[in-house]
Amino acid sequence: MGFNVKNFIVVMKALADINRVKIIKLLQHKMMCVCELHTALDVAQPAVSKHLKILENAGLVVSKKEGLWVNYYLSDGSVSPYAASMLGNMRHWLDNDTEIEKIIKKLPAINRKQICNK
Amino acid sequence: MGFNVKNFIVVMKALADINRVKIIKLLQHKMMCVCELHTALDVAQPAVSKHLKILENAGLVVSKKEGLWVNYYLSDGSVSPYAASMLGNMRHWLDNDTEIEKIIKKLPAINRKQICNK
DNA sequence: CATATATATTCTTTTTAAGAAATATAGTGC
DNA sequence: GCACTATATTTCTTAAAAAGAATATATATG
Repeated sequence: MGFNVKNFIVVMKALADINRVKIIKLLQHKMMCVCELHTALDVAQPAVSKHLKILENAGLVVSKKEGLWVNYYLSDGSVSPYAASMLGNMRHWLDNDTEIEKIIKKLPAINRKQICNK
Repeated sequence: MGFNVKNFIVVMKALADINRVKIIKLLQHKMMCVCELHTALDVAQPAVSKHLKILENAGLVVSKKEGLWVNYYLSDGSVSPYAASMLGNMRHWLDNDTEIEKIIKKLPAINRKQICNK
């Protein structure tokens, strides 16, 4: 990995999808497990897993297995300078977008205990 | 256009291709016409035109028709804040990448008069 | 007006990415 | 070990993007 075009393009590709952008914006508020993201995005669970893998591979998110759950966090950017820069920019970007606003608004209602056990 | 996810994704998509990134890096050095880019990139002319249209649509480059030629320049970023930010970052990014270095090195040898008239 | 040239557009084919469904893996608790 | 749950992987299908070839447009020149 590092400072080459290949990695730059991997990061751009990772951010060129609405659901992956939404995941980044959600993770800015708190770490989340797959089933929480699945509910928030209204996207099938296997699709969420795939998107997360693409984001992780680009150095944008990291995962931590905790029991049965896998928690996802924003990366600290140490893997890729491009990922680091984009994460920095995205902190203050897109907050006023209608589609993003809508999904962030749903966030407080999403409770892992209620969602996953059923 | 403006500050929404749609435009953000258009910009990310535009930058998620090696040839389009190369075009940006080339235009950092000077304005270029399609046939110069066609030679520099070693990509078919219609393909270059198509890439340029994608970049222009994303607010990353602008074009100016001058006689038979169409000159392409980097955008000043006034159309899209995301394009503006990316253009700013890319000024100091990727210069040390092998593939980019190679193409920038070819640049002084590319002369519109010699290339196009034949 | 005819010709030549630079660029753009269209159409077709190939490649790549996304979505859905089914199945597999890996923990947990009995 | 068995049943249950959260996540991951695979496979298949569909949609989107890229590459190539051919053609069209527009401007310049004689």
